[in-house]
Amino acid sequence: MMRIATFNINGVKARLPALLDWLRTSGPDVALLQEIKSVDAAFPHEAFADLGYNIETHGQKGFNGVAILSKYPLEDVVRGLPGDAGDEQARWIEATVVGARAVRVCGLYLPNGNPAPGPKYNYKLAWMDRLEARARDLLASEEPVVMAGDYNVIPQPEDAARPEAWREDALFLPETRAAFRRLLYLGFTDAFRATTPGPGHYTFWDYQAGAWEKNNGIRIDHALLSPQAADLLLSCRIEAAMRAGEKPSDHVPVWVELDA
DNA sequence: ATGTCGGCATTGTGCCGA
Repeated sequence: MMRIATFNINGVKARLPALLDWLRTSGPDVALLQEIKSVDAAFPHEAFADLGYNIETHGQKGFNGVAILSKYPLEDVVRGLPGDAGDEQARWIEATVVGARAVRVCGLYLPNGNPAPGPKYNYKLAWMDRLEARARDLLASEEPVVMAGDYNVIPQPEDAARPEAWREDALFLPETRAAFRRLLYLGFTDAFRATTPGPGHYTFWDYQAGAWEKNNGIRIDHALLSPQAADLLLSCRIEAAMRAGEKPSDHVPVWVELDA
């Protein structure tokens, strides 16, 4: 079994002790990390290598940044979402995890897009167009593909405690949700929704205004599976308890277990 | 609507992004 977790850690330096505890305790085979907020050279490789992880990063100074930690070898690494050579933002990394069965994993940090409308929202939508194009190419490989990360998309009203508060937000605007749905129409499966229906399941709670205490959350971290990966899906769960830990990220891990 | 946090430039504290 291959256990894959995606986790927006909101800064690798600020989160390092909590992150190492989490890796030691729950030991994912593959961890897709977002918002490492670190250049590659400053990423604490050794701390993760000591726990048995192979490491690939795609970072930038101050913002964004994604990484893959894997107990299995990583091959054919791609850094940066294809489709715009001029895009300076580090939001995409993919690699093949060579386990009992090879799985292509993609870690992504989709642009927030606020305020909308505006240039930031235009960038978000353009990025989602490029994501769709990449998703098509990955599907054509007919291999198990997991695209997981912080999508900054609330897919449905049931994915927010207070959907009315997000009505004009870039995470919930109709055009955003339509772009996310297009990934599903292509043939990708939302792993969490394949296993758990209903409201009340969130992956992000704002640091502000007591959002966690009020359970005022949203589900924006997702794992999308190609048909070949969906066939291997054993379980998907949200590790909400991480939000109550010491010095938490505002996001929590989402786990996917594959028969691979 | 915002009661917060992380990183940066900077050495006090304001700005940005989320």
